[in-house]
Amino acid sequence: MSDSKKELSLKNYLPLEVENKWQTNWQLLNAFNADSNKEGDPFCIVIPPPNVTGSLHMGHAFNTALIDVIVRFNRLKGKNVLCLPGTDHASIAVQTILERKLIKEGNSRENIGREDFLKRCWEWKKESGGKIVSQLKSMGYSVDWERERFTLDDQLNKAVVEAFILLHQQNLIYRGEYLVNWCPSSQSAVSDLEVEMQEVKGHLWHFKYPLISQGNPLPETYLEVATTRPETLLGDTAIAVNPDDARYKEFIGKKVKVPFVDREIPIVADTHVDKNFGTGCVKVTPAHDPNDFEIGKRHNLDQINIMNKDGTLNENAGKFRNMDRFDARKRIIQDLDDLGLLTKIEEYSHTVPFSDRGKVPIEPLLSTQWFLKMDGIASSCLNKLDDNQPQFIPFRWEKVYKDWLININDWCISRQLWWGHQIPAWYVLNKNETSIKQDTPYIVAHNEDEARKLAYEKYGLDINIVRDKDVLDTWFSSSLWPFSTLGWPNQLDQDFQKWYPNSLLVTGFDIIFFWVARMTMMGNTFTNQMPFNDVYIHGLVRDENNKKMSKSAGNGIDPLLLIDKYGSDALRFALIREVAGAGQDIRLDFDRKNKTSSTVEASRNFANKLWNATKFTLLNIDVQSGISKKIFQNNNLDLSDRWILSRLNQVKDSMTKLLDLYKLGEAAKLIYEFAWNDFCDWYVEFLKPRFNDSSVNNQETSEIILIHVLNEILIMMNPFMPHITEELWHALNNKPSNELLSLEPWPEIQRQFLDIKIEKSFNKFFEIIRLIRNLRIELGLKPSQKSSVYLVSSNEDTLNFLKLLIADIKNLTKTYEVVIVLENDFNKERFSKSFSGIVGDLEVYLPFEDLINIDSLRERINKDLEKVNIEIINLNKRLANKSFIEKAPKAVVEDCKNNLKEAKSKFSIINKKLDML
RNA sequence: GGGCGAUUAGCUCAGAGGUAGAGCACUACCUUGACACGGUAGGGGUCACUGGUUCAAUUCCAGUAUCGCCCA
Repeated sequence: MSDSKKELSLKNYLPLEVENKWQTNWQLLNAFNADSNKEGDPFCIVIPPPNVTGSLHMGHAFNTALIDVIVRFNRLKGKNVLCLPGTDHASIAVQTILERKLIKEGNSRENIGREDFLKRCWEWKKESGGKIVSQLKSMGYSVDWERERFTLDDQLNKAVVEAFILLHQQNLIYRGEYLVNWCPSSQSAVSDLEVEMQEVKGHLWHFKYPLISQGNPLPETYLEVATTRPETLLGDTAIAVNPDDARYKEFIGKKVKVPFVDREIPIVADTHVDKNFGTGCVKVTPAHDPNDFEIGKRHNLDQINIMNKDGTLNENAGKFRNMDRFDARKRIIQDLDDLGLLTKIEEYSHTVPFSDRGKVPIEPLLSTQWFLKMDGIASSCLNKLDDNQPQFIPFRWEKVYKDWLININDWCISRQLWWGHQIPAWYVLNKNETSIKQDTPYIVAHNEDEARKLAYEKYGLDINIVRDKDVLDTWFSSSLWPFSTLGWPNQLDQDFQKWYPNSLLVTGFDIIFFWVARMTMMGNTFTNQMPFNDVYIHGLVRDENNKKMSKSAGNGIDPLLLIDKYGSDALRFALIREVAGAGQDIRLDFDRKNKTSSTVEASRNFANKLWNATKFTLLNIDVQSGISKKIFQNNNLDLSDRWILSRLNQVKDSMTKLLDLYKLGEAAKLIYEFAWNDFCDWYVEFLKPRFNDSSVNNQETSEIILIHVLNEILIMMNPFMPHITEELWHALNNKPSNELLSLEPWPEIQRQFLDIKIEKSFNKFFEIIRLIRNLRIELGLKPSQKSSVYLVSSNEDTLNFLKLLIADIKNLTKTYEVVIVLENDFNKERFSKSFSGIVGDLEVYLPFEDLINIDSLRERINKDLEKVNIEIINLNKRLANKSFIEKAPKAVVEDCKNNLKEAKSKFSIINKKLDML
């Protein structure tokens, strides 16, 4: 017995041991490092870089599993594959985490300063990034770790600066004062996409503005408004009514006085005011509401900002100054009531914008920001979409992408944060100037020296330059990811030349706008082509209650926990198996109390099954003899050999097609069924007696086929379960550790083995076996009790086929005698009290001397009779239908007729049997 | 308000114009020389509802209901 045989046959399957071994080995061999000079069609995926905000969650595990299956499949197919890993700096998220830490320490970022704060950020990045990388490795991710990137790497920073400069040159970037979504928690502007609308049960407060005439209040004359944000009245600069509203026509052009701040504001007419909402009278706060901002522009109204950046009120708020916005709201309501101006409080449900990150209500705030003009960029992408660039899988997500591009707004790209890519713009100030104003000129440049040089040229030497403090939206750098990682802006970089555009992007539907669309827009702008050909969109992983997993809900399921318990092969397979088509959410079964998952466990069991099938092989075959390299003789095949080879090639064909079409879940299910049902349950059982009988002359052929089929199962399983398949392949083929299954060629289909007829025959054979087993159980035979069986038919072909399988029937059904007889030679009377059943044109009899339970026999026969009877009724109904005979395909009608014939003969046989009882 | 998806076995989900499938759970039997992380057999479904197309609809189309998501 060889060493590997002993070694494996003694051990049980320990996932972690196997997985650690191969992860280490792949790392040592740099197994998945890409080489732009290698042969093969280029295939490239850049992974969605996880945020360095801590550690990975199940969504990452899912994304990783999907990508790695596709990547490994394409590698096996012989493509020149690059799968590039990396991480994202995630400005706002990371900054939030670190600021919270500082606050806990009783400190603040302003206190320690930008430089120290960034130092802390980098330390955090090192820790979190390292954790993430090790987690990705523990999934068995086959990426090129030498090409790992981080969005703040020098090279990527260069790309961001270059992109900014190019966009600015094309007049696509502008700076201006607009109403932006202000997050008072992170104290930064955020983009429209980072705002989440939430239904909130609030109030609609009604209160009155006194009308004034020549500076004096008119007695008892008021205009009533309704608002959900009463505190904003401090910034009101008008009241608007609909010009067609008869109630207020006479007031247009007059003035009211704003309480507390004593400002006189005009009553204006604007068609956008809804007569039927509230009182039909709207207060207008241009500096704090997007709609009011528009009204303000139309009527040339002042914009009065009443808010500080932290959400407290500023000096324009008069006596409410320095109060928090929500405290101020309460006070103002109270004070309005005291003044007798509050008229009504209504319960009112409305949607409030919340900051995605800060989890606090967004404050629309007037501030100076940088914007990217989107309409031209977006419409160019829309044009490419007409040619399916990129191709969405599943196709329906294209509509989501498209609609967003059509309704696009300009992108606010500046963030009042420190962690990120600082905007490469320098303000030009006179020597004695210190503050930057809205109209302060600026220079956009690659670096400070260049900026200074350009500024001197343009404005003379008597100036200072000051860099803009803000950083760019994280998604700005992410939008360059497919090419900044490949060397862009150096378009001559070998990686860029070889692997751009990327073949495929795999990501969740939740970031189609954030990321996919921004990448296509930037890719198209800078490289004049889509950054990837295909976009595979997947869903979210939901928890056992179908809830979205989230940190705040605390319902996340830690992938590492499941990996520790079942292995990453099992987790990967479980996640992939759940995928139907693509884009659908999947639910991960999880028992929170015991921390177990039945779906992952089932996948681990499958891995164990494969392990043991290999163990069986090694127990029976001396693999060190070099047998795995031998080729079997086609003329020496048993029926079961021909059957498994046909099935194998059928499966290979389907697997290739399914994986090419990204139908990963279906592929996983197919290989699972083939390996477990066809191979383990049937073929291995066929082999057992052959291996135990030295007189069998084609034993070597069986051995070769066993190894062959198992090897091909292993390679087809490899993309899904890379570790265990690697381990088993090595054991089975006696391979040195520097040769890898992961780098072997994907198996080719051998069409000469496809044999539909034999597969059909075997399906019938399996039915017969099941029937015999079933009869044995109904008879009450113990597994150890042997019986004899009679197979009776008028169809000689059937009988001849079965004659070739007598030994297998004996073995599979624990019978000591199999008698195969022509119906005419069979004395049914003699067997009238036998247990029997029918498969197609074949009757099966299990004679038993002391038949005890005649009732159970009758019951069984009656049950059969009823089944057949229903079948006959249905078939008759169909065949009696003239239109069916005329219009249905001939084959269907023929099938129907045959089935009826079979059913009728079954019926009469069963009836006869009943008679004889 | 607009759009998208879901509704199939107790649970989680596949599926396909021609007699309903898997995994888990359940029942019975079995520690047999690969595997109890296993084997064998079994029970369990008006495929949400209403119409339409069709020889034939659980499958295609339209509408309804319920649930979920996205956009405004």
